[in-house]
Amino acid sequence: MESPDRVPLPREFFDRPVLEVATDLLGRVLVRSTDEGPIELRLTEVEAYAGAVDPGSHAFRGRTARNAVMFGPPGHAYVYFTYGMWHCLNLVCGPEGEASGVLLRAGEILHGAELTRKRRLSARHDRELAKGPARLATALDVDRSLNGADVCAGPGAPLSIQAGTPITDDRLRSGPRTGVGGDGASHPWRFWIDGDPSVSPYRAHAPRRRTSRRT
DNA sequence: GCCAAGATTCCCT
DNA sequence: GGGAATCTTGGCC
Repeated sequence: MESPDRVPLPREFFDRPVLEVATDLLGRVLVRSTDEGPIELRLTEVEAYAGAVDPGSHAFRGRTARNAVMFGPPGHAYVYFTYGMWHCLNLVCGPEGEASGVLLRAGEILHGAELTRKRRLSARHDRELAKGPARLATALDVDRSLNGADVCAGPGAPLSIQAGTPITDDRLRSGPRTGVGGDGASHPWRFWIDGDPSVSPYRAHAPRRRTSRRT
């Protein structure tokens, strides 16, 4: 007998407007099945990216080889590589073709923490294991081999998502997205669980200054 | 073809 | 608080 919070979320969950999916994802449980065992993560912080109309989205400038998964059906993982060394994990949602997605920014490891500590040696506390999008991907051993993975395929899949316990409205907080500048900064499309210790600190968008160039 | 910037993290000061 | 590490992409020459 399965407990209700272990029930996989159906694809219809993701086939909704991105802001609705993003807020509803908080408190849900992402399951990563590895050779060494399952890792379970309770989502505590996410960001919404609204497809081709969103200047902050990878899909803003149209379909490319990298972002092609975002233009596909909802309920799939979009994994990208950034800053030359990190991976970030998104879940595609909204109507197919709209190219909307939710960036998974942070979470609390519910199960399998011993498996994640080996990859997150710099984490001084368990609450830091998945505190930040690249840390989350590292902790769950997510790389581009999982790009396009179906998270609605069932518990045996490399990535799946379960119902967990959705949060109540009084615990929902929102603010500007981290690291997004320009017009995209005005939307409060970062969502997190109030007071949760695994939520990453907010940092405003700051363009990197040029390096190794003399005047 | 080349350059700058990026949905970041870590380490040093 | 600030800079480095490192690679992919898109813009521009």
